[in-house]
Amino acid sequence: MTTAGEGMTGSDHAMAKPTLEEVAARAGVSKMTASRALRGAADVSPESLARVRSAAAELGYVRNQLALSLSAQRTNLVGVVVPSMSNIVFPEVVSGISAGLEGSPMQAVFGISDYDPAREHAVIANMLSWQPSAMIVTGLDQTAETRALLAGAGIPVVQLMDLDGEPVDFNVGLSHGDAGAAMARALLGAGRRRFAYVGSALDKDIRAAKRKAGFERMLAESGISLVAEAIAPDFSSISLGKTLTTSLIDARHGLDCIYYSNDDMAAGGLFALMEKGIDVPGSILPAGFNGLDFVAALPVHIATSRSPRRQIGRTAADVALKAIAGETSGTDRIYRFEPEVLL
Amino acid sequence: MTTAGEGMTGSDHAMAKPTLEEVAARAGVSKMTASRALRGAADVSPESLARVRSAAAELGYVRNQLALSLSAQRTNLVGVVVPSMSNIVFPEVVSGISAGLEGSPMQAVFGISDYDPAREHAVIANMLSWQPSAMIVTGLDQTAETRALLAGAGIPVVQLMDLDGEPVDFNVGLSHGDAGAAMARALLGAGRRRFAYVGSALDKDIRAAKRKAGFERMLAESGISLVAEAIAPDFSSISLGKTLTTSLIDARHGLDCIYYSNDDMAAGGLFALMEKGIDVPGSILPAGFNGLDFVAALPVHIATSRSPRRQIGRTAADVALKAIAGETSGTDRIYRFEPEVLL
DNA sequence: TTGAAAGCGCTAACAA
DNA sequence: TTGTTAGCGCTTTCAA
Repeated sequence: MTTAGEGMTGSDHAMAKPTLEEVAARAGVSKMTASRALRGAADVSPESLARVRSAAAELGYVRNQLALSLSAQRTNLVGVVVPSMSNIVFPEVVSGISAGLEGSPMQAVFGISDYDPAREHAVIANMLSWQPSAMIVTGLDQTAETRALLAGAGIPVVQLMDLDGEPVDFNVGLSHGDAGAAMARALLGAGRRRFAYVGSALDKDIRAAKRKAGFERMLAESGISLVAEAIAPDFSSISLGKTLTTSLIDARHGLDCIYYSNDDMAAGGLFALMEKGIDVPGSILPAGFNGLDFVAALPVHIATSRSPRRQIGRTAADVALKAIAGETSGTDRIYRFEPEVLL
Repeated sequence: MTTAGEGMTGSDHAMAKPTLEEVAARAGVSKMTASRALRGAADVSPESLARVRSAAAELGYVRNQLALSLSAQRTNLVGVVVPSMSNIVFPEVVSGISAGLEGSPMQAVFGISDYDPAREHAVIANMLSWQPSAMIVTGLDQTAETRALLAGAGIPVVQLMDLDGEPVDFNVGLSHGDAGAAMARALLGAGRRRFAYVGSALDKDIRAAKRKAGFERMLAESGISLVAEAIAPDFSSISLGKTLTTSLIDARHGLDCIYYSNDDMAAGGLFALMEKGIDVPGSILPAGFNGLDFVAALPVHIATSRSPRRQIGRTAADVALKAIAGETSGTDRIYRFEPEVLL
């Protein structure tokens, strides 16, 4: 065995890890035979296979992906960049991607951009240096520089969530403009006429801004415009929705509907209305976006539109896998999901 | 330039990426000078620096971390494994880790175990093959095999969230047994006497099971035991909390308090109670765990205990960074956070 | 079925 | 300040 380590904290952090060469030596075969035996082995004799396997087990051999990937000139990495982990939406997308990659040799590597274009660029540049086999990024609104980086990487790029724009390669998601418009149409159809909008950080959350624009466009077609709006610079949260709604109500605009940037905000809004003793949905109907699971459990129902987040993640993973395998016809580049409006 | 690619989907996925050697050639210096210039350079003449930089920019050079890490015998990777991304708790931890690593050269790589020990083993084994500089994993209850893998990896291991057990190296979190006991003590102090428990997937969510055990232990000290319990095999959710609570209420146990496995379940429970017209907290007080932000916004308050999730993540990142840098005295291995009970 | 040689792209160590 | 040599641990290619 190797010489003993110097007794660092807890376990020994200095022990050299066994290499393939040592495994081979112990098994009495060459490096190559050991290499072949250790990965599903095509042409290896049963004896060699058994000996290599037990040698590896005895030594606690862990293969070095760095060396493997460098040598093989390809990695099993898929880079994934999402803007945030502070609300359940992107974790669900990530979960879908993770599930979609399962069963394949590909492994996801995640990064968070915090809705900051500069940080997104840094995160993506960093990931690309690991030579991933594909990239999955959120949205279509990267900076020109970031876009060039992705386009020049020579790997398939999947852009998630947003369909309102031109993708680098592949695009999986929904049109947020259409989603906003569809919600407006449904609410108008339900007889609502006096609308307010409550949102947050629209400069950062571009997709929420696109929904708002679609919403207002559709209202305009009926000659209606927003009666009021409350927009905070902070990120969305239930508490923020509650606060903004409370002050909006206090201003007595005679509203009959409030469109929120998402379900979290809308739930907060609902709680504010409940505390004020306002009849929901009789007097005012809050409407959100995402179709989060908890909306169905709320004591009073609000309107929302369902975005199939896990499925978008799964699809993105599938698309990436197909593209890596070179199985793309060149026509199927856009995967459109329709948000389902729930009143 | 290279020969044109074959017009694949969108961008050209066949273009060879420029290497350091090509950058050096273009700049008219050696590989080594280029290498030194590209990473903050100690001793490189200003001219060389400028020429290498512009050559790299012109070529769109992206450095190959695979080669770099293999050659340098170290990576800037920190492996992170969490059980789930389906509720906001672990995304927040992940967010904290990500923030804690910012500013350092280290980069987090995330994996999801789905609360499955076999999958956790596979995910960790996979990560270790990338030769991370540290590992951050959730909980203390890995299988013996997984634990051996971590202990033998020769890198610092930080175990997150749970303090009830023996860590491999470092431990950052809270005692869930104590948290359950503290909540029981607080509820008893508030005069509650007839308790039910509502939970889910306790075989998988070991920390929830530890809270329940601590809770019951404290009740027992006052000669009290649970009047009823409802435990489903599914994972926790607001809807599940609502469903289980509804059936529990229908059984008329004369409860005055329900302890839930977490805040999601408790919020669902609250909604069930509200729909039944039961006075909260007058008749029945629901109590959860986590101290999620939305609890404060609920129309009626429930009890909870706050677990500092982001801070645990940040601390874990700090501990990992210090350990990587070799700045651990060997005594500061446990970082204990106290859950704050909020009635 | 097995092995030897070459090399993936980079950095460490040394020399100039 | 710069360059040369060797080699990280593995796979690819080719030969046996």
